[in-house]
Amino acid sequence: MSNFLDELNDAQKAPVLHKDGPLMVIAGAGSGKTRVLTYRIAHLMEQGVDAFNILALTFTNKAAREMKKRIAEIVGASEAKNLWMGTFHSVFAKLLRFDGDKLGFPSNFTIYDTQDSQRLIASIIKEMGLDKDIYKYKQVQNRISSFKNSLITVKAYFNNPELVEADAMAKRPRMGEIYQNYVDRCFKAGAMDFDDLLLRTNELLNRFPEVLMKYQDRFRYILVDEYQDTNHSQYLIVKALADRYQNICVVGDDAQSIYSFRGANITNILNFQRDYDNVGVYRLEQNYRSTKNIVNAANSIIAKNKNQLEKVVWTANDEGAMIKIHRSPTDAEEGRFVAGSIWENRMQHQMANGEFAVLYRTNSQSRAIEDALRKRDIPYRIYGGLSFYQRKEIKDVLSYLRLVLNPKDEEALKRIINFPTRGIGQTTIDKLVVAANHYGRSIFEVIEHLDKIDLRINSGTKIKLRDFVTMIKSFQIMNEGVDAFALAEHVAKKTGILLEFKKDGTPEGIARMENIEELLNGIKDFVEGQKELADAKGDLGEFLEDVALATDLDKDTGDDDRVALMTIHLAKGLEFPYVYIVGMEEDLFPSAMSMNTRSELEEERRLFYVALTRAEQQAYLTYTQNRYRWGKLIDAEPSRFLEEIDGQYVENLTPLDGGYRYQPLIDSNIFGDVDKSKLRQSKPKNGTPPNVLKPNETQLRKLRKLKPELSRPVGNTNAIDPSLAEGSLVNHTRFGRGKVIKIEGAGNDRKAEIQFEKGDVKKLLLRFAKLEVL
DNA sequence: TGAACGGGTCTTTTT
DNA sequence: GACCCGTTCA
Repeated sequence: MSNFLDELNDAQKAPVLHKDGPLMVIAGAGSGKTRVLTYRIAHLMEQGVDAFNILALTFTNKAAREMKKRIAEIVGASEAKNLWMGTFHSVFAKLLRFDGDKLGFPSNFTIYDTQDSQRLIASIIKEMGLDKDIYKYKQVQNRISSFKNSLITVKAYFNNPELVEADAMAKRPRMGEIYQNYVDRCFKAGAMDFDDLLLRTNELLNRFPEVLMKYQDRFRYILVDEYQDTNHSQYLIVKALADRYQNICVVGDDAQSIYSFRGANITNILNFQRDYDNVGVYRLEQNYRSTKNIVNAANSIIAKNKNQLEKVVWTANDEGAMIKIHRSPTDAEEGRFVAGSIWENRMQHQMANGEFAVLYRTNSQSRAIEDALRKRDIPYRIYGGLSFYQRKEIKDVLSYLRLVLNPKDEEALKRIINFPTRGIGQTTIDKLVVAANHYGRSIFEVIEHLDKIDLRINSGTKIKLRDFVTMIKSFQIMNEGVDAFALAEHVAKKTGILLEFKKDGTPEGIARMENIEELLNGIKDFVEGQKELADAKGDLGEFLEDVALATDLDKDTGDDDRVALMTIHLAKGLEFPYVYIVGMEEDLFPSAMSMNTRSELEEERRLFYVALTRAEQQAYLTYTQNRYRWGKLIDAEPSRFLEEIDGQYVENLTPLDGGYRYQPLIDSNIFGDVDKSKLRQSKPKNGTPPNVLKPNETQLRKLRKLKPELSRPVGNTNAIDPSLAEGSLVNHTRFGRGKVIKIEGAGNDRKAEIQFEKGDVKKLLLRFAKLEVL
């Protein structure tokens, strides 16, 4: 019996030890809910519950992997292997591969991403001859998606006069027909979109009682993380599966509900006690993550919301530093401030890049930050946004692979039938689509039977079409015998995609070629990883599913030490010592699109709460006076949220009076003379001009710490200990013992690469590193 | 048929 | 400022 329970406080222990029956854990930010979930599963298994009977639905696949790893440490890897864990989408995609045939889907169905869905909808609108300015494909896709998330099927739509009327009023009376066509076309293509993975699971469980029974019996214990962000469709799946044994454990925080735009329904968690009998309710209120200042400031914000469950989040951690607010003239300056500040903090406090995160409301804000970080040579990684797998060249290659696996996949086919160009133009494709719709067959099948139908396609084009089909078929045959990597490599070469980008010769073309090479490497890694697993073969289908459902956070980058850039939405569940929340401006955050109703605004506020509670030690909030949007410089106003934070937790680096501009403590001429007037962290609150200001105690301490190092003459290799050399054993004040692998650079730029016993390899500037040679 | 160009639209957030 | 789409010209 392991003693993992000792790692829990009493509040955490209670839900872990809760016996059978429903329970709900209301967990404040940073209160250790992942730990509770993990240990509850481990505990169940130690009590004799078979891993095979446990289903855990997490927010990211990465979270699932990490939990599984920890559980494996406790109960053993062979036991943990049988756990079903993952996101709703990936778990139920797997389930549909087993049983989706009952609904008429092939087990190798394609998963359409949002772009595929939108393209299909756009072409349906065009085929129906509708005005594309009224029927905007993105809006239509959005609406269909929300229907699906609320379990409104086509039939239910037409039976609901309110919905039909609403669309008629919006001058889109044919919405229902588009919806119908879209569903038909997906079905015909053997494809499911993201929403289908949930909707079709519901359909499967509803229509086939024996399937429902099978999974009810299998999943005797169900655990759901981030329950506040489940939508109706997910809610019903959970309810159906848990109905028999009622062993359902949900964990969540109503204060962190931020996904209503994709149908998340906060009432799922608010009404949990009504849905199940004898619900055990547990609260985790002690925050282990952040300083008192951050926790209290966050509480002061969320208190402005009307709708919330009673909960007091507190911490026993240190007071910590004030939250720092900074104003810049433009977004470029904002980026410069963030980069400079990261640079300073990294040096001053010996922080690693990976201990910083920059969070923003919209993906487009990343650019200014990126530019600034690049100029400072600070390594970073962007999460989300246009992900790797959505890039044109990557989707092109993937489309070939999709088509190999599922030749009915219409979106994949349309994408690559003429890329690289092989003389099959739009006119031809239109004819094929019309014929395919007419005969109720896929485009691929139509091409296969060209000689039997008169499509008025000239003979030259017919040959080209046949060649295309022959090529795909040859890939299919190859796919029988080789793994995904071998096939993908062959496809990239044989189709001429690689060559296409190579001959283009522009930097973009070369970058695209490199991306394809990166994709191939990724496939290779995946195949090798899968081959180690007993139940996986490393085949194409597994890879494509992985690609379709992997989030950016799921991707392993080999624990690079980089600053993290991401939207606040993506940051949920993560934590960083230093957090910069940028773009704290009206119309941006809160978003201009989300200020119309109280509930929208409350969600934006929760989003701010989530952002702030990511920070462990220090949070910065920055805003600009002018920002580029749509290529134009726009006036910006500070966000209302800045005023909502209780003033006692905040320090303003750039007060409005006086016109003082924050100056970096250490600027880029760090390697030369240091301008001592810049050795100043910030202006005090009383607004005295900085030049006549005496440094306060904290600032003095910082000065003392910095000065001897900064004033060291250039060329002095290592003033700490000249005996330091490659192979030396060293001790670092923060990272512990390690061994010097490599020394590089000269003078003030001299760095040592050190392998620490804890496992990380770090590159440290010797000028700053607090190293002791052992 | 396909490359090149210009105009319009878009940005909230994600599986 | 990017991307998609449609038009134009070779």
